[in-house]
Amino acid sequence: MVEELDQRKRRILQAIIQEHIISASPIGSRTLAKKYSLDVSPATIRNEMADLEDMGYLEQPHTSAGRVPSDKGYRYYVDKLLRREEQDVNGIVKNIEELYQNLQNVQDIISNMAKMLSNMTHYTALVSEPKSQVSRLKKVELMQLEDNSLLLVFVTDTGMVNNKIINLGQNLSLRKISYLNKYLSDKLENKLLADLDVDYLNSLEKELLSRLDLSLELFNQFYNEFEGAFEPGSVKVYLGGTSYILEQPEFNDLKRLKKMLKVLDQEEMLSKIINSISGSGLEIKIGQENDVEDIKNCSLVVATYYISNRAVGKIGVIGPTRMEYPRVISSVDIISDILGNLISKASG
Amino acid sequence: MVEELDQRKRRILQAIIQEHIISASPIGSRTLAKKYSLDVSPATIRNEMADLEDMGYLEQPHTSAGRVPSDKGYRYYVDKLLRREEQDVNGIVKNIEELYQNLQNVQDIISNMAKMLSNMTHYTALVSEPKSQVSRLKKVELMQLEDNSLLLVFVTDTGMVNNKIINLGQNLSLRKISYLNKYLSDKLENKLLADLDVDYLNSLEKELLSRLDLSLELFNQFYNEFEGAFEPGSVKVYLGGTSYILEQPEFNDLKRLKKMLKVLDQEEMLSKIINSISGSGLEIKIGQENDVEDIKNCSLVVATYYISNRAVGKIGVIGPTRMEYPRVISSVDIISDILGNLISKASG
DNA sequence: TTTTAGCACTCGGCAAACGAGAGTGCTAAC
DNA sequence: GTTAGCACTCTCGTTTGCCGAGTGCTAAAA
Repeated sequence: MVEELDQRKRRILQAIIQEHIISASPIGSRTLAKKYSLDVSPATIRNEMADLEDMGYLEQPHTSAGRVPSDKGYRYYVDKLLRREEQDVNGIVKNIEELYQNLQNVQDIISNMAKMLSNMTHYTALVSEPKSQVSRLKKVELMQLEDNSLLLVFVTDTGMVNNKIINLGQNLSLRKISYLNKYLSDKLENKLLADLDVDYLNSLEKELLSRLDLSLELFNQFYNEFEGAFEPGSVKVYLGGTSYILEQPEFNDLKRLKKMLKVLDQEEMLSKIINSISGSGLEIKIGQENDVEDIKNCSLVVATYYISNRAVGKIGVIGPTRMEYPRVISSVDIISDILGNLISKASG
Repeated sequence: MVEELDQRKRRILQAIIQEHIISASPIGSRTLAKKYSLDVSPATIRNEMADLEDMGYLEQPHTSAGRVPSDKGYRYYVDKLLRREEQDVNGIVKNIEELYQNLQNVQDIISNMAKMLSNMTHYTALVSEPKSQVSRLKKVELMQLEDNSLLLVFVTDTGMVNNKIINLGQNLSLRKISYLNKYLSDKLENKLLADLDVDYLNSLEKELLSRLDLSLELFNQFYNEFEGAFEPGSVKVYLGGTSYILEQPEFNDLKRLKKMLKVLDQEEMLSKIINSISGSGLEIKIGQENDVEDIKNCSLVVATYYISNRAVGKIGVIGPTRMEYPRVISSVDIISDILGNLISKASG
């Protein structure tokens, strides 16, 4: 399937892709010969192009149009032709980090990084919140707000702070609250969230009920809120620069544009998209390689970001398959680094 | 400017608007005569239409097209021709409220109501968070997270919960924290946020510095976070159903669509839009009446929502001037009610 | 055997031309 | 004051024809 191409074919394929990334339209043999010093005539290029098409690296929108790279073509380009520029980015990273150092709140950091990334790449950026499964609970506390309402606050070591107001029918004495806090602290803090499953929480409930005469209601509410906040599906996805898709000529078609915007409008969809990337490093999905039906004409460049060496979330961009991969790849790389660092710092 | 129209003109204007709201295209005298039993011939209608155009209630996209209502026409329609259906909505309100009763978190409530409203109206919904100026601080508390980081939590009586992680260079003893909590509680709780201005906070700082030998750093951070969260400009605006604008034929034009989407992509813009509505009840801005340049071909239907009788935020929809006003108005009315109630309940 | 020049052919896109349809304004009759 | 009739206007969709870019093939050149 993935044959080796000879030198000339590689150069031609690369030239076509480069040209197409700029022009967004089919590339003909003539233009190619003129703009790139391939030292062969258009006719020869034509023959090579026909070969490349047979092999599946190029496509022809219709007879007598130029050629357009196929998904396979892009895949080859990304895997074999792209030399990742090991640019010296330390300076950049430092600069951006300093610029955003005053952001203390994880949500703010994420949405700012989404914006940053989209501005750098001119594509729409996607970032998922740190996922709860690999987070540890750092702090749980109930605070009394009013006679019959409590505020439940919990903080994870990935810096996520959640809070819920719990309304009770009943009044809870300060003593009981303080007892509860100590108890919950003991039983929950420093635990991996993945371990706080239904069974474990149930066992806590029983124990608590026997020790304090708490109404079941409190625990139910507590339980719901608590569980709800951490369930796997509930990771939020942040979007940045939605309007950049408008700049892409492939979405000048109204129907396509609508489809795309609808996808970006649905949170479940976004979550599906970004969770379809399973790897731990930087991953690229090109066109048909995507699992999600509605983005099979898009490419995804996604990196994992880390907090104290744990893979906690994803950050990436989505755009047309005709994407400026080199630039995008290094941007995603950089920003994923920065994101991890900023969150680490902010969450102590 | 706003003359009285005779009976026949009113009926014709109303018919044109109704028809245009359905068809989204210019209405001719013939169609009107056929579909509405106006008991006059097309020729007569033509004469009336010419009059209405002279008066500014109608517009003609070009000679020999039908007429289209102008902003002024819609204004007249909304003010004089629309009889607000005093439908019995108590049942609906109850139902929806029950449906969403389990939402405890103000942000969730808001974003759900934005979705709900957009689904009901099929236009894009805008909702602003409860504004801080009219909120009272219900609870302030510092919790220790780790040796040198604190979590600052504050809750307003409008149910907004804010939290910030504060990193200190220095370690703070539990005694000091508890002293601080008591002090801040004393000085800040139950105060109107509008009163917590720079002067007041400065005076606190001085007092605190003299009593505890707190590093200035803590207070600075505290102060920044605290102030930042409450500053007037920082009210978030929630969007619901962005993709509904895609269904409006007036945005089938790519250029217009792009412009609109760009507006909705910018948070400051949204904030400007929704804050341009100053009234306390339900307000309608039609086309040119809007202050914000980029939405001068849109209409806005916005209501204020209340928490314990204080006007705290706005909720509304944005769509083409050709809007289904009656339906939209009652939907916005209902949902603004529900929103206020839900938040009131959730925040105790 | 590989490369190239030449040539006929194909197709999309654009602009001009055209007719149908919907609508108007005006005039004159009712 | 209302209506019928008519000439006129303008948009929109369709058709037509043409240009340009590009291809594939063949035969000649290297």
